[in-house]
This record gives sequence, structure tokens and C-alpha cells, in this order.
Amino acid sequence: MKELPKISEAEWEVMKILWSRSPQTANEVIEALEGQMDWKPKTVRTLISRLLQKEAIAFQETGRTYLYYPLVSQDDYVQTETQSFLKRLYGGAVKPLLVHFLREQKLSSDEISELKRILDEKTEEGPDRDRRKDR
Amino acid sequence: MKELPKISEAEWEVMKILWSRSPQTANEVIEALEGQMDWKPKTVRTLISRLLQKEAIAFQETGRTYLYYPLVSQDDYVQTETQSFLKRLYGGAVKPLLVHFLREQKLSSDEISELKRILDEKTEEGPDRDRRKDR
DNA sequence: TTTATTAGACTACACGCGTAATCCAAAAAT
DNA sequence: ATTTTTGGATTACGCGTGTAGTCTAATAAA
Repeated sequence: MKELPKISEAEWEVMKILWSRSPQTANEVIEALEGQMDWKPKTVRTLISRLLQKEAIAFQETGRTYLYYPLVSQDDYVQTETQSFLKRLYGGAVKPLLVHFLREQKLSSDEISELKRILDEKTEEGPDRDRRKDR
Repeated sequence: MKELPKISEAEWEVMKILWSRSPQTANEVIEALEGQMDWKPKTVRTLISRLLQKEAIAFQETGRTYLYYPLVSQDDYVQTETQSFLKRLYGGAVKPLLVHFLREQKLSSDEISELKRILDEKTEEGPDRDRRKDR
């Protein structure tokens, strides 16, 4: 199984652009970040280069310019990062985090209902039944 | 209001030791980390020094040695880090994260009950009632 | 009392990251 | 055809971090 490359915070912004649409040229990415990140074009190009090195993205050559696209999925990323975050701050225990959020954050009643529904589903399945897919 | 100093991952391990009990001497911290972190004593001392510089910890002098103790609370920390993590990965939206966790993680039925109870409380309060404390 | 140990202070050093600038070859403009 | 622009490659540089080692003064040991 592939090791996910570590993506820095600035690089993450670039990834978000490419996850939202791809492939894109460097200039398109630069433009998409404009006004929001206040980075010089060269800075963005550096980030793109580093993402290439890390094999987080790749490109197809089209004439003189490249079209970049992600090699890793945002989902995989969020998943992995969340795991390590959890482990670091909450010792891997999910419940304290959930409690924390449920308590502190403002949620609309719709959201609350949805969360309840999800919890109900889980109750029916039974707590110890492992229903995760293979992998 | 004080700015929380940024604590690196390695430094975090030291903080955990001091949060769990304090004050402690450098040697006590070193010993506490032994076997678990595989760091040379000097490494731990460096981390302690950096935490001092950042004013994340302080010490009382007792003869030749110092007794270190935290200046920031773990709770404040976890809170702040969680906020920025959330913002970075989930665009600040709590619900997607909650859904993600409720779905993916295995929770005992006790835990599920507790979470439901919390959600019920929130429902009763009403979704738009702002019940956070002043600040 | 001379020597060895030790606690803390200071120094080291490579790598990742944020933030670009410079170099070079090819394409576009003149 | 020569000059300018531009995309990508290479280089830069200071700061934080992981991971220690050296220096120094004081204490403990011999």
C-alpha cells in the first residue's frame, strides 16, 4: 500500500485547487489562488514543484505547458490526517473529541437530527459488529 | 489575552509529561519519556529549553536544579489546535467531521448513548439559542 | 583538595517550509 | 531574424524542528 506523501499547509491550498478541478495549468492554479492567498506566482510554482517531487500530483505535457492533476485523493488525505491528529491530541480516542464538538459547536437542528439518525443506525448494527470494508 | 505559543510535535510529548504531573525536574521528565520516545537525554533538555523560550513552561529553582511546570493548559491547547485543524481540513465545518467520525469509528453502545444524550440536550436548548459563555 | 560528574547554557547541523528570485530554452512578438 | 516574454528548472535564504554534542560552573566523589 502506498505511503501518502506529507503535504504542508501551503501545499494543501494548491491541492485543494486541483482537487476541485483538474487537470489545470500552473497559471490556472495561480489564478485560482489569487486574491485569496496573496502569493507571488513563483511561490505557487514552487509549491507545485514540491508536490511533484513528493508525487502528490503529476502532469501531462501539452506543448510547452503542463497540465497538473492530483495523484492522491482528498478523502484519503483527510482520513489520514485526521487519524494522526486524533492520535496526537486525543490519544486516539474519538469520543472525547466528539463530545467536545457536540458540546462546543453550534449545530442547526437539522444537523442534530442527522447526527442522531447516524447514531441510531449504529445502534441497530450493534456496537461490536465490525462492518468496515476490506482493506 | 495571551497568545498560545506554538508547540511542536516533539515538544508536545514533553508537555504531556508535565501536564500529567508537575512540577518535575528535567531528569524526571527524561525518565518519564524513556522507553517510549527513544530520545537521548540531551534531546529532551533541548525540548525543555525551547518550551521555556516559548513560555509554554517555566521553572522554580531549587538549589542547582529546576522544577518545571506548564504555563498553558492542555485544554486550551487542544481547543486551539482542534480549531485550526478543523479549519484546515474541513474548512471549519464541524458537521462533516462529526459525520465522518460517527460513521467510521467504532464506538461502544455506551458511548453512543452518551453522544445521543448530548445531542438531546442540545435539541432542548434550541438550535439558535446562543448559550456560550461571555468572551 | 584534586578530580569526576552533572545541570543547565550554548552551539551544531541537516531538512522541511514559506517565500520567492534567477537561469535557460522555447515560443511569441516585432 | 532579432528581441521579448514566458514556462519550467534551479537556486536562495531564514526560521522551525528533530536530534543531539560541547562548554562551563558547581557539586559530589575520591
